[in-house]
Amino acid sequence: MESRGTDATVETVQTAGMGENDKTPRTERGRRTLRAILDAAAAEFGTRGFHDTSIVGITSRAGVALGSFYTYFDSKEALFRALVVDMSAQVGKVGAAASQDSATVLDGERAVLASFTAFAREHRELYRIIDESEFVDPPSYRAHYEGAATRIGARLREGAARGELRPDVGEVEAWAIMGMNVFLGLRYGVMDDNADLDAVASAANALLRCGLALHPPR
Amino acid sequence: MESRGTDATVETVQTAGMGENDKTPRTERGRRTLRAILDAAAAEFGTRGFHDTSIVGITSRAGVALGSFYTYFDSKEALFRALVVDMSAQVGKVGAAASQDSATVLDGERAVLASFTAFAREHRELYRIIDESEFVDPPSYRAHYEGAATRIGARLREGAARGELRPDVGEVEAWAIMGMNVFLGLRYGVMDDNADLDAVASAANALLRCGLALHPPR
DNA sequence: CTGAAAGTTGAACCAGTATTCAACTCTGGA
DNA sequence: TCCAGAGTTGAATACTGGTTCAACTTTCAG
Repeated sequence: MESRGTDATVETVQTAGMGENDKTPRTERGRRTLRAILDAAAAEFGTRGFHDTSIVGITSRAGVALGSFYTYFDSKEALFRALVVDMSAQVGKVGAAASQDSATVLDGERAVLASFTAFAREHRELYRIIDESEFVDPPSYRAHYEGAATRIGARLREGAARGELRPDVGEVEAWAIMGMNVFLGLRYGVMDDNADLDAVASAANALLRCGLALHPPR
Repeated sequence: MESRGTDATVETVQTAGMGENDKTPRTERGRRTLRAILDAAAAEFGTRGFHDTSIVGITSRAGVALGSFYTYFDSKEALFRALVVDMSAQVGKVGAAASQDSATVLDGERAVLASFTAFAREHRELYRIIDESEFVDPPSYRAHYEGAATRIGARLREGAARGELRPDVGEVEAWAIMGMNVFLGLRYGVMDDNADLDAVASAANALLRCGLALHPPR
């Protein structure tokens, strides 16, 4: 219940949410209210899911009147869409930061996984919201995963260029790693409060480095 | 539009769906109607999603009257739950069959992935229904993935016992492989009609065998 | 200080749809 | 053949919850 449930700036979320009619707040009071609505919405969607969340539920949690909602968003869907786009961007940012200062690409991937699982644990609403976008707003869903896979793929290609990875790494490997990360985040970040996330990241990284075979051919 | 959209037996689906009051059909006509409702429901849920699917939509697609629905199910949720349990079982069956006659565990895992992606391509409704169970019936969702991970883990441990895999393979590796499989199924089975699924399975299997590093340590 | 723009309010409206039910028809064992 | 139980029907019920709106209050630039 801190005053900022997500790290999104009001600006980011706003511009993403709507087409024509600009509902960006012009006064300080407006920005505060929008912030309150966004935080309340993330919490409600994260615990109840899209359909069991009502606008009244959001506004009453935010401490504003029902009608105020439509000062900032055109519809329940538009709000949800804005939230998805924003969380997706946050995930991208966390990943980029983690892979930044690592000596090798594989070290970078371990860091990405460790910080992603930690992020998921801090933001339980992440999975609920991204996952439900498959039904509420399919384009955002696709964009989220295609974007993430592209970023992983770029890192892998970089590693291949540097001679750290096999030269044939490509899209399949990128989606495989993404799937790994998502499910490990679900299992050890979200479902399990106490798991040692660094240990998980290291185990997954070992698989990524040299596979599972006892006597790998070649 | 075949007469059997899923491979579920009417019996399987029925027993899974409800608690007390037994709504299992007693006559041939009843079984036909139930079958029609199940097939229609899988199609509707698969394309529209749970909330945008209406009972009328299901019954009219099935060619029966609205009220007949409640002869076989207690609620929309109960029907959905039955469908999830059934699809989950089908996935398990496909996986077991694929890993059956393989010389090594790793060959088995390649076969599992190849047949899973193919299955997903044949049954587009699979992902929509399993994924949406996270919101419609969380226990089924958990059960599905925990069950799948357990089965993969058992195969890995078997491989370790046979000396084919590193002796320390465990739950983390199982969830990692499951995540890989799920996302590759989504990307190449569901999102892409033309991908060469055997090639995808082989690429993923190479990663599983010996990792991505160009010069793996040890 | 002032008024036009920005923001707030919550009752009322309305559409969609899950579920019930009482009257009806069909099925299949004896 | 017969009829009791199984299955069918769709109009009516009940309720939820998104969206609108017109009156009201607050903000802030000039």
